[in-house]
Amino acid sequence: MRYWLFKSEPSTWSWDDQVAKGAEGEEWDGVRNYQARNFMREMELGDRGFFYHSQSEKAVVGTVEVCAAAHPDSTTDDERWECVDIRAEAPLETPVTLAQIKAEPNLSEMPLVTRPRLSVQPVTADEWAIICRMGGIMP
DNA sequence: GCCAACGTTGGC
DNA sequence: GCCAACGTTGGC
Repeated sequence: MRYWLFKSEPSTWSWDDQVAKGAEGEEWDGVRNYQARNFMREMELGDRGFFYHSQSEKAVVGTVEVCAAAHPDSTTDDERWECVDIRAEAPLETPVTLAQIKAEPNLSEMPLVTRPRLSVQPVTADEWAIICRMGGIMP
């Protein structure tokens, strides 16, 4: 089981939108970046991830679970693009902001900090535990 | 709203 | 296969 981070602009697709999809989940479509796509191809059912709001909020706001392995992205006929489905798991008690993450030395290696434009990225087990603790939830 | 960074595209 | 142009992302 691995951990990931999914980034979204809340004005386009927010945590609330994700929660509204319930247990069925929703495909994480629209990714047009090879590295992000490759990470999605590596994902397995039951993998977990953080849901991150970019733009004005810039914070991890909840956790999600991968509920469908990589499949063609329904928003394009271009067969290069694939995506997984994810469903909302739980909100963080308190969102963990990008500023907090940057201020924590043990999180300084995260792509969120070093590669800000990568929209789907891996998270280590240590990073997962640290951010869960900062967010007030059990890992 | 601006701008820097970076990924992708397309011409050669 | 290289590189310039362009578009997009995301932090500030």
